[in-house]
Amino acid sequence: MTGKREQNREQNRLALIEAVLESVAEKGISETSVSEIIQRAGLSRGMIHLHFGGKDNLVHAAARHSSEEYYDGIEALLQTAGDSPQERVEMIVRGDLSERVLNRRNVSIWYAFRGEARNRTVIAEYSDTRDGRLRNMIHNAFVRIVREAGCEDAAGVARDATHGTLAMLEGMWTDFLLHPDRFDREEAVRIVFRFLTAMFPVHFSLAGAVRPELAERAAERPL
Amino acid sequence: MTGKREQNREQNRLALIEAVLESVAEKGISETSVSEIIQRAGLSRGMIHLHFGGKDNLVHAAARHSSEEYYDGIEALLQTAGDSPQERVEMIVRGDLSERVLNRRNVSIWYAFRGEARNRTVIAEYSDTRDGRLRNMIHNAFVRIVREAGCEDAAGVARDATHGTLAMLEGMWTDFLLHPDRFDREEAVRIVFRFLTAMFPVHFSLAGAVRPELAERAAERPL
DNA sequence: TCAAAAAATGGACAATCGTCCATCAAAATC
DNA sequence: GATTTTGATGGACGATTGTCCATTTTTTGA
Repeated sequence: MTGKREQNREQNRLALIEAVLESVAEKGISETSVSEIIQRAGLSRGMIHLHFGGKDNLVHAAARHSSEEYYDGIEALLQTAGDSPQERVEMIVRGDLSERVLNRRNVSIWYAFRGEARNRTVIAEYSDTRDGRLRNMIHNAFVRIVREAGCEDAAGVARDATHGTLAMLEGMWTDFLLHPDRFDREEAVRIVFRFLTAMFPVHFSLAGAVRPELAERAAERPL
Repeated sequence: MTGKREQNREQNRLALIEAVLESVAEKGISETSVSEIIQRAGLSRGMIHLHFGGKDNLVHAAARHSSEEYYDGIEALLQTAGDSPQERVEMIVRGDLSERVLNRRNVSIWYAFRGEARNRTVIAEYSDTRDGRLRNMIHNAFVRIVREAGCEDAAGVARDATHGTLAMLEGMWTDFLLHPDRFDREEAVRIVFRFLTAMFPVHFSLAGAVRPELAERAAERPL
């Protein structure tokens, strides 16, 4: 059994990480100082050095944590989707644009870290959607679609579809970052579907962009 | 006539702005200190306060400058394009993905400022591609295409096409940010064209994605 | 119950931050 | 050429940064 000791330790570790994310979301990276962090976490100054060996490592851990939260959210959502590749792609798109994933807090955090990604390779690892699990999920689905469609240059089409879908989703996030007020989720979903319909007219349709039962499930908080 | 006085003044102002952009591109925003800036500019410490009244204002001016450089680049390119809306859209896409505009320096700067946009409204103004001139340029072109095509819900289609194209381009920039080495411009252009072809099969074709004469012009440095 | 071990505290510390001003240099005006 | 005007200099300044450790508090194991 985990003793009270280890239990508390882990709890404080997490409190520090959460404090960083909170501060980054609210004040930005440049104003996220050690004083700011420990104040939010309600812990003492030395904790950062004790648990992470320095502020930088703590920030990296926070970036990693945030990234994992994102992927976990998408993956959880994906498990509620059916087996057909179309449905899986639709679920990912809806999930990525749902309020649970795409919200002010997450967008602030994500872009704050991105801004540092160029100069901090450790952070870059965690703000990547291409190498990551997401890319594989989508790619696998497209490969299956392409296979049963039997079109020529199947591999190329699947790759382009993956790349294009991810690019569009990225763009929608940027939209949200700059205009959280006037952002329209329905419109965003519809436009991504326009791309999908173009690539695979047989498998996707614009009507799918308003399929109510999928939209509902994507909006729920799975766990 | 501008005296030697004013001439020198303006020159130093610009040197400071360039120094900021250089430092932001190379070291990131968090490591862009006053000492760093004045060292790169080769000027004295007091200059920042003298010309801009503080570091924050200087950084804002630099963000504005960078943004204007971007738009000027695109607009210059656009003037070499023909009058047809198709050609104008193609030119914008190619321009936005050309080496002149999409390179390591610009991407670093752009995303560094984006990371601060959420918490610094002044910066947000200059890192927006939706309100900006670019959006209008593309939208106007699509409106013309839609008009001659005479499809139903013309306004909606034009809006979606604009939104989608911009989102895709944003996504491609993110791609470049995270993987400048393996980024493939040709592939990026091709994928955007897949979207355009889907929206307007009559006006665009994938063959356009490899039209050599436009690609050449987009690659040139127009002044 | 009492050492031993581990975790948490909070202040000392040097380094760095951005601001600002007394001083200096040079161009503009007479 | 003398005087005024204005841009440029660079160091002083207090505030804040992140690191680290001597000390205290708490849990663990005998």
